[in-house]
Amino acid sequence: MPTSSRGRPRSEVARRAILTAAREILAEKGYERLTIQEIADRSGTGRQTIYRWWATKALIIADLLLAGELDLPSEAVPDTGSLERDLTSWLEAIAAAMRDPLQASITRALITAASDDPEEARLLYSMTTGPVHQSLVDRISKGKAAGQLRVEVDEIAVADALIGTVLFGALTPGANPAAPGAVVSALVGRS
Amino acid sequence: MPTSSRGRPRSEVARRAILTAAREILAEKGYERLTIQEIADRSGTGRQTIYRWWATKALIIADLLLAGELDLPSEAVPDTGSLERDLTSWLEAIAAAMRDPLQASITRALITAASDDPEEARLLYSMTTGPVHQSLVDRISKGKAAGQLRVEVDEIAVADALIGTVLFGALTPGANPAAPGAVVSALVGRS
Amino acid sequence: MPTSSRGRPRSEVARRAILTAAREILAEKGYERLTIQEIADRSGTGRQTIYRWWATKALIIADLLLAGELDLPSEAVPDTGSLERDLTSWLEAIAAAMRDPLQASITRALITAASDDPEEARLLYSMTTGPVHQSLVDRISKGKAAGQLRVEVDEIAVADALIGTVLFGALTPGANPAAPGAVVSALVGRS
Amino acid sequence: MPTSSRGRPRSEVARRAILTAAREILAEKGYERLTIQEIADRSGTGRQTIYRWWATKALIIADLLLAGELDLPSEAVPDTGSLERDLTSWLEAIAAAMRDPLQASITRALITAASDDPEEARLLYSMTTGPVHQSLVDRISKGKAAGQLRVEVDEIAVADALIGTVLFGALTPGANPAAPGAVVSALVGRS
DNA sequence: TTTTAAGCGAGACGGTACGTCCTGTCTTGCT
DNA sequence: AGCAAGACAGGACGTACCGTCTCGCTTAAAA
Repeated sequence: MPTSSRGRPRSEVARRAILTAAREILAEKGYERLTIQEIADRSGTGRQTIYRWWATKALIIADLLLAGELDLPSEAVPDTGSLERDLTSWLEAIAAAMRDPLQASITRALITAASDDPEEARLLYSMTTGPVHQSLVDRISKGKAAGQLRVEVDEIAVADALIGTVLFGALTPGANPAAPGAVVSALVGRS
Repeated sequence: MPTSSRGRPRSEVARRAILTAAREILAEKGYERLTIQEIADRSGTGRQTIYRWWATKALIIADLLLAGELDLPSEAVPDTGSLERDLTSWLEAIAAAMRDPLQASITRALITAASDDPEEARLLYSMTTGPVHQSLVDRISKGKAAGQLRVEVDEIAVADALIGTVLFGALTPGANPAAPGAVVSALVGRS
Repeated sequence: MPTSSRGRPRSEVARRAILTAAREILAEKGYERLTIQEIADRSGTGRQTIYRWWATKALIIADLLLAGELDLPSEAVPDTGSLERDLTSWLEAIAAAMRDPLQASITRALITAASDDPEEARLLYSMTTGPVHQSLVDRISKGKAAGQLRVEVDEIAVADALIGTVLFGALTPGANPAAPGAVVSALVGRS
Repeated sequence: MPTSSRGRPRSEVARRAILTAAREILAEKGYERLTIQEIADRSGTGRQTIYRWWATKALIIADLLLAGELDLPSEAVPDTGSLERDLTSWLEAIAAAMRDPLQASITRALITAASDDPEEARLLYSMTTGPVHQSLVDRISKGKAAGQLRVEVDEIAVADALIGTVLFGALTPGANPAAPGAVVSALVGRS
């Protein structure tokens, strides 16, 4: 517990400068080439100030997400009535976002951080992919209840496959991925 | 072409020692904590010997794959006649392999390497995921020709979703993924 | 000018440890075998700490001289009235000092540093031999004024020859050098 | 002893190429920056060929001297009848030679080699300075016998001082040394 | 008001890994 | 047996960051 509030309060200016610098470097160079040193240099803060508030690079990223400084491709899942159309819209929105090099870079950086350490993976999942996954499950369940999905189909399986498709696309630059519509159609198409 | 054969020939012993050491460290610590220094130390070789043959860490991994020193979860896609049963078998085999911590660690290491640099991603994709993807597409196409898949479904989309599901599982440790059967059923189930 | 006093102050302990280690290695192994690596190892400091304060090995030696950690054979020139007796005393003192292997080793190390690079030669000359040379010139001039030297004899020439004799002795181990008295007698003897 | 003469004879071409390359590098960069690697590269020979015939860098230098590839400032001591005039001529010739940067560089390189290791010092002394010293002693003795030197003056002391003066000059670039005539006059002047 | 305590920038500390260069040795095929 | 070529283990180089530490200087609540 932060018992006392004596002493100089934390500088909001420094905090913002650090997060902004981290975001820039992350986008420019990726997670591995993101160094505390450079964050401090760019943000005009001391290295110790960073270590005081964040134990690891991953926690800075986490804060970046919380602060909304990182526009993640985590578009809300629409609900217009048609499950197939809604999921297609969502996947298309994600795909469009990923065409922005900055978005793609940040996404890859997050994958790097997650793949490098299961602990960070859990943290980042709970802040990024987790909620999106839940939204998808909810939307699919609703569609299933409305009879827009074959009854035996598992909504979690569909959500996993959708997000997995996004990950696959992010990790295979230059490859020729299937169209969003085709993926959704395969997953929830009626026949 | 191997132009000259003059000079001392490359030491197969050193080559194997380096690859073996790299494999061990990769499994133990992951891609980021894999250092050339430690590979040299563990393998009893000189650092220069590593740099002479591999320009980057990723290329060592690539050789590891080529040498079969890395048992990747890239099981062959079976062909027993039933598309749904075959894909389920394949996905179950992968899932089983990933339950081995060493397998999972190596897989995450490859994802780290790929996510860190698009160039390495391309290289590793062509050596690992690419061929698997192609096998899947082939098997699905065959099943489609045999009328075991709804006609409008894109085989590439299905392959993307299947591999994506594996990636998603690898990146979300502790999460509760959908069963292989459920995923395949969602993708290629008849109704 | 010491601009800022911000930041952690330079560690005097580290500075001394580095200079001491350098002095030991210099005496043991000579200038060429003196490595930054070993200085760091012996002194228990980081290599970077050395590079932070000294750009080259020669500058460490220079500091060693300034700090008096190096007892150079640069005895003060006595002044008892008799020029010939004083110069002989001085040369004998130097010769005696050079009989100490450590002294001889350090002297040879300085010669190595100087002969290896004119820039370092200038630096080291200004800190070591230069002042001694000046003292000699002064003493000789005084003796000349007192009529203890043939009038046409150049005091600089005598000083050059005296120091040169010392250098020659240092560079010819095992040789049978002339006695100090004989050298001085040749240089400033009257008849 | 080179007992057998079976097998391929030593390549004179390689030997010359190595010595020439060594001489060039020595003059350009000095003794410390002279590497076996570069000698081999420049001479178009293999590194092993160098190691086969010379155990150390210093021995290459020694061969260089023997081969006359190194024009040392070791002019013959003239004998025209006047000791003072002859020694002055000799010292002037040396000084003139040292004004050639290449000469000076090679001389400094030899001093580096000698000061770095007493063993090399002995070797090089016996090949370079030793004979010169002997010539000086002989010439001075002859002059002394002819009554051109104060009787009590030691010829070895004079030779030491003369050569020492040369060394001193070589090690103090930029300094303003005494004129050759002044040095000789101080040493052997009559009054 | 003074303390007093914490945050801040700066920057030095002991370390580790980097990628390069050179060492001295070794092992080829050719001469 | 010598040669050029070139790989080998080893080790120092100088650089970049790491995570920690210690300065002088704010800054604001508590005394």
